[in-house]
Amino acid sequence: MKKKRVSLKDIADKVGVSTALVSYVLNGQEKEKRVGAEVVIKIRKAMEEMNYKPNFIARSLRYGTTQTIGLIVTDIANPFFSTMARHIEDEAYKSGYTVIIGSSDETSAKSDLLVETLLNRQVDGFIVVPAEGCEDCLSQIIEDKVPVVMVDRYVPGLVSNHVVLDNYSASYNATMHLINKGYKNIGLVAYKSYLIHMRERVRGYEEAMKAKGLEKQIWIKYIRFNHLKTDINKVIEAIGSKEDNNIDALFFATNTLSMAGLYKIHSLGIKVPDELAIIGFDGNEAFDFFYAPITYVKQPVDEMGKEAVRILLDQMNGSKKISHVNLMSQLILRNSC
Amino acid sequence: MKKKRVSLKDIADKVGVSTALVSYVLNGQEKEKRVGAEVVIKIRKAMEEMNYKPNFIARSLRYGTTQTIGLIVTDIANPFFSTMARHIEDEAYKSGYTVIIGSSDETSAKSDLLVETLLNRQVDGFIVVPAEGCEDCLSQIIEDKVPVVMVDRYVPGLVSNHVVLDNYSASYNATMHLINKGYKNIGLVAYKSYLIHMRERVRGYEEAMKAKGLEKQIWIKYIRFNHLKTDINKVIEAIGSKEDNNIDALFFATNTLSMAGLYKIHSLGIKVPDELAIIGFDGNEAFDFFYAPITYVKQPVDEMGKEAVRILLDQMNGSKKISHVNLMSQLILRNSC
DNA sequence: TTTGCGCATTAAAACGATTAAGCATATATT
DNA sequence: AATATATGCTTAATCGTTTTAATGCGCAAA
Repeated sequence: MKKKRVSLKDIADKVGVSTALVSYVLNGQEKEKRVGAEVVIKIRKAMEEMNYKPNFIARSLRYGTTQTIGLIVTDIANPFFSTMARHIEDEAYKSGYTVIIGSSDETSAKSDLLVETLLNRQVDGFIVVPAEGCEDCLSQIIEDKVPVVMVDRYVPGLVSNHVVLDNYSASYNATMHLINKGYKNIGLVAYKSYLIHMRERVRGYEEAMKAKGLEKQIWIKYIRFNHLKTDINKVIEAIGSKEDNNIDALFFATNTLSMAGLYKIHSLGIKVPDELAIIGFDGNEAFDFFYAPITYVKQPVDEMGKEAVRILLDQMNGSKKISHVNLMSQLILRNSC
Repeated sequence: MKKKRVSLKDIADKVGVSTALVSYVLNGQEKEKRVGAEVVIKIRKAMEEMNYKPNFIARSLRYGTTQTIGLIVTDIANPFFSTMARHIEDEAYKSGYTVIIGSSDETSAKSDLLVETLLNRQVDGFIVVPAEGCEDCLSQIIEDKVPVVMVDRYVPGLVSNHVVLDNYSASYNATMHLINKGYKNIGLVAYKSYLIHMRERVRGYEEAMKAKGLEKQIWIKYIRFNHLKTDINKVIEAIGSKEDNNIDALFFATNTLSMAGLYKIHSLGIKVPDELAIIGFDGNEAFDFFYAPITYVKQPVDEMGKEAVRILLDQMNGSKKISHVNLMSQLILRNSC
């Protein structure tokens, strides 16, 4: 039941000229197109009076471009991604772009659906956190020659842009920190996943252990994404009951893993860091309030978002350059190890 | 540099019919519009082969409707709003709607800008968390007869829909809980704001205090939104140094106030609940890990989001009914009081 | 007088879909 | 045989904008 908005034609009729002139004035081309000085004034006045606002949809159809970016994250309710979304939003709005967000829940089915929906809506480009098995939906974008930048992780085979954390060094450094602190039985809790960011985090941990002659002590638990609580509770319980190899330090490979793990550690009353040292992933207010504030790997989430937008804008402006950006993490030292 | 997508005309040309027939088949009107059986098959086949996807922009221009909802929150990085956004997204996608999100940073200037941007993009409806002084931008929407639902708070004068927490009872009950627990010098920390949700939270506190004969003990500190840390630190410091009236319990009126307050309480080493009892607002993982898990007012954020979408869809389908929904909060009891 | 040029403006096509109206042709009804 | 009805398809307008090509007009140069 919307009221009809004022159109270019309404202005043209009121002033008594063709729509072309109004369009020229609207787009500041009155000089190049030699619109008469008095007519310009009359058109401006009419626009003002009738409160004219151009219709972006019509413009989009004409231009074949919508000034819209599609952002696909795994879950916008996840603070890491909502914070990134905010930075992306700010950076995009600066250049007149609007952002449409969708959550894939880490499934390729939902990713596919989102890609299709957003492609049909003619977004000009994508920023995507690719889910597992998402090669197809991404190649669909790439085949259509729609610019795309992957963030947080990337699909190794695909020739495309990405902005990710240097996950290997992040994990290597965190592990090395634990080793240097004197911990020997250092465990890693990771997601069971072939996604590159996870593999790199695992690799960083392994290489650090090997570098210090601790290959025998390598101990990794893989958590199923859809059974986060069940799986992680088992892991922590085993550690608490000393069944498991006398683990004296744990490194959590993500935000959600850290939180789920800490809940169980807390409820079992395991003493941090005396019984168990901890390093988490991604800053988080909850880390600060844990009785032993949690040491964690901090990602430059603002840079990640902004850089992704910059690269995407570049691509949408026709650049053919493929960018691979690796951002450095920072280990924030606290009391948990 | 996008590859040209297949259009209706391309299909029509390939099959050798007019675009009308293709459109009929596309929209499942082959029966009503009596399209020949063999032609239907040929068109279907061509669509499949050429991987045809309808252009939503063209459709939008024709229909005057974009199947898009504009969501304006104060900050998508705020977990309360990102969680709500997620529920809104899910509910909207179910009905084929896409969501565009914008953050107003609690300023009317940014709200205005967002409303204008989204109106130009012809969104079919709005879900808005109105910022202070946002009467104008909202009335702009309402004048244009674009459906809108306010969430979290509403603008009292405006005749429009809203879905909010029953802030009065939430605050009344929380305060009453503190009183019943035997606390006498109960303080309220609120934002300095004329927004209705804040006024209702203040009123709930005041009425509860009065109801128990504690009107003399009413003690409220108003925090400036843009000076959150400075202002709240002063308040907590004063309490810590006992300068301030022997406050023995604090009720924080929002999410962000609670967190900022807890940081300072933590850093000053004030003992909760022995020296100071606490009730916070909105569930939060950090509340769980505070050494004395924080009692808090839980909002039904999922219901709020979903209900807002339902009402909005109803309005977009032509309903003239004005809905005012008040959702009940729940007081989650923990150790902080 | 014709040609050319600068100036101001318009007509019309285009973007990709939807849809009312119209046009043949074949079949059924009187 | 004349008329009505059903069938299958096309034409063209429409949504609101942009933009190319065309047009008309006055004035100076030839």
